[in-house]
Amino acid sequence: MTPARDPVSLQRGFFERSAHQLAPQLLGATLLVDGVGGVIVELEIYEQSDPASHSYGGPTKRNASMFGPAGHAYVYRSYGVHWCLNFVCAPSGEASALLVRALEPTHGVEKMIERRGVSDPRKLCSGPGKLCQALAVGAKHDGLPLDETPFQVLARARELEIVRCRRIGITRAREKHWRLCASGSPYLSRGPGRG
DNA sequence: CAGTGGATGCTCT
DNA sequence: GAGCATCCACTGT
Repeated sequence: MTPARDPVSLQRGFFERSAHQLAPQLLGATLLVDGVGGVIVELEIYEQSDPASHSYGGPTKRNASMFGPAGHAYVYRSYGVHWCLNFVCAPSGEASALLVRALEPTHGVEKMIERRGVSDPRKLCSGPGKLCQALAVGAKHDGLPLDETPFQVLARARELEIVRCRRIGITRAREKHWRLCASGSPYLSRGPGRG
């Protein structure tokens, strides 16, 4: 039995380990921005040796946050239209991160509906661009620590079955199964989580 | 349900 | 100037 307990806010030191170790621990955690957010149901690993990673070619102005300390946010603009949020998670210098790809909305759903302009809960945070719009994440969040306002990351409250899937939406190293999904969740970014 | 293409702007070569 | 860690509308079954 899992007794009910108060949620534990994860401090930035929690993120000081490899992305591969951290990803299974963060799936099922709750991400809040100004009190709005939900349970993380999909994550993608990007490490520096990965040709698909922004950090692959070394530090640049855009990816500076990825080379900064763990436990901070890396936010970038995608296709000139959307924002995407990462958790910087390896020790400084290794430049790996976890892309938050989908949430199950639990906190501030009305606010998300207002920002997204749709009411179907499955369409609020089912993609990296969508969840940033729902949580109002943008350029000003790049480089901010994840254990301070407006961010809050609450530890997973119970165990969760994890499915590893083929990555999607990228052109290089697509074959790596570095996309972690909460098994059977209806809030994933694409399909039922198979790949 | 699967596949396609346009929008849109910033980063890096 | 090319390419992009996306989303949505639209097409054809």
